[in-house]
Amino acid sequence: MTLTELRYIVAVSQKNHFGKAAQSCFVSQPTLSIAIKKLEGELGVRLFERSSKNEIRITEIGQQVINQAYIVLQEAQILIEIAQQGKDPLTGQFKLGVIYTIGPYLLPSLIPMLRKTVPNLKLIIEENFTANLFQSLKQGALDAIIISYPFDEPGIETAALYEEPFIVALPRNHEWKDLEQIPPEDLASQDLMLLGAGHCFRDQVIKACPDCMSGDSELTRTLEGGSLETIRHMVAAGTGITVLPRTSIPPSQKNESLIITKPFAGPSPARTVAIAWRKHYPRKEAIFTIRDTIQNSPLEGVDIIQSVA
Amino acid sequence: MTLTELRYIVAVSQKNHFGKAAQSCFVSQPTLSIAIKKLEGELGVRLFERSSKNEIRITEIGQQVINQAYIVLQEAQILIEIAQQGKDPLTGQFKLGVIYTIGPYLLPSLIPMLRKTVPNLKLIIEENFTANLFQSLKQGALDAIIISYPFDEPGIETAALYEEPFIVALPRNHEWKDLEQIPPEDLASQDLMLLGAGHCFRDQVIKACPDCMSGDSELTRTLEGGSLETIRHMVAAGTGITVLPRTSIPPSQKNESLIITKPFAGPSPARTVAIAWRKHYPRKEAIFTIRDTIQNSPLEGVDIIQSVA
DNA sequence: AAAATCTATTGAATTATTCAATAAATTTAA
DNA sequence: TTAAATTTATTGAATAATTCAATAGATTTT
Repeated sequence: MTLTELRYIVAVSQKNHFGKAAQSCFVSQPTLSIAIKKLEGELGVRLFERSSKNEIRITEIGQQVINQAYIVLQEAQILIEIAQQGKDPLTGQFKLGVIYTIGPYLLPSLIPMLRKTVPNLKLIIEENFTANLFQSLKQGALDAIIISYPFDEPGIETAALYEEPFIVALPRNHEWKDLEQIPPEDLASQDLMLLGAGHCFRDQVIKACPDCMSGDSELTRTLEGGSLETIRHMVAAGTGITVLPRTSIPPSQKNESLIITKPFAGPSPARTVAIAWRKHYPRKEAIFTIRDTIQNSPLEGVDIIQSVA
Repeated sequence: MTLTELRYIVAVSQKNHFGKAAQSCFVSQPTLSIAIKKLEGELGVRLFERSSKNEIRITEIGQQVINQAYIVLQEAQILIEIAQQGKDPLTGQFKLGVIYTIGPYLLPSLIPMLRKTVPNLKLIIEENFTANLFQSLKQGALDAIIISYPFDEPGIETAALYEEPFIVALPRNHEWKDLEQIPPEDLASQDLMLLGAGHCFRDQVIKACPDCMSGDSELTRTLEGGSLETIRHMVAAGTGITVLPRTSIPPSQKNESLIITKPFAGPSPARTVAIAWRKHYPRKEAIFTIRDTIQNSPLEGVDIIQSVA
């Protein structure tokens, strides 16, 4: 039994004539006759009572079969329509993972822009650690993730989005308040507050200034479960200093009353933010759209890394 | 799109593995791969995200398509089951037409016998004149009709069932009450009551005894819309005599108090009762079953005409 | 680096499908 | 009653689709 055969019997039931039915199916009359004969043989029932010259007659069981054939063809049509609707890679759910230290600063500008340019893309956001996002991406629970380099996993492709420098954040009355730049190695002498393990940003800061955590102070351990925002508030309260990614510093806060931000001296420590996806992910266009949207968003103080493709 | 292709994508979604899915469909892996590739091309969407080594992943739209594929296949299965159920020609509706002068005498024994031997055959009976039954048969509104010869129409086949003699019915105090047999030509001298035009039995009686209606009495015209039963009651009331088909005379009534029945003298006038159907009617087995059942039913005083087949 | 595991591709063989031509059956018209 | 007309079935050749074994290509695991 094939869908074509079902189309043939429906046509015959509509035209009451093999020849006309064949015409309406754009095949020759023998083609249709043979196909129906084959189907009748397969089903083991006679669907039509043929009588030369006169019109054909649908048997009782034939009518039942044809009614069901309508249903089958209708459901097949619905399948095609479902596929039709899903044809556009910029339509449907898109599950985007973002690490904790990027999400709060990137998403507020990204989401409205995407809603505008690709309104049919239903974004679902998950914020988490790189490791967890990667697992979800690998398993297919996420379509793409925004993380920070280094990130190199088999079966996963990435595209760099931008490089953002690290910035030192001080209380306004800090001893360094009048310096232009801070040499990374000087951080070791201060009460430096960092995020807990799991945040890649923590590791990147430590890598930029290896001695800074020599003390592994009580203070830092206390912040294990915290966020950059918590740390920022503690800096404002004068508890210590910290290092922040550039995008976490809002324009208005650059020289805000309670916190002063200073660039690093020399070649600034920085992180490269990237988007990652499974190599064989079929809706690459959606990913590239997100990439392009991010690279066209008004991120201050970062270097957009134009993709080579 | 073919049902086979839909079976393939359902198999892949179940096995999460092209090779195993191919096995479960009893085809080679390339066959399945190519078929799915073709379907994906036709639908314009990628249904599966392949990644060598690792298991395959169903895309969002792929899952929707596969869900619909399940429905299509399920409806196709129902179609097969419908056909399966209708395979038996002795199952389902069977619309049987019978002429007025046979129905009341044949059906009371026929219907219970058929209910017993072919319980799945849902008999639907229509009583009418030969001409109307023939029209319905030709148009397909009836599956078979039981009529009386002569009956020869293009595209219609018949099988003789039995021959029944005609019998004279008299009031018990009639002048002929002590005769053994009645010569047909003697009827002309009596008040003979017959059915109205349209009943073939009327024509057959007139043919057997051409002079009997020479008077075309008021009495007979009055019976235009009547039935054999009405006439029988009038005979009992002494209004006149009539001719009845043998099967219309119940055993108990043969020498009933109010009516006396007498055979015709010489070669008795008789009618041949037959069953007729469209030449290409596909459920001949049902017709032959009805034919055989009638021929095995306890009809008194008739000659069963065994079919040659 | 080699082995193992998948899916994709290739090319040849098989199988289905298709159509033009025509047969067969039946009805209508002459 | 024969001839023409109409309709479905059959035939045979051409085309198209499907199938599989072999193998390539890609990736992961050992």
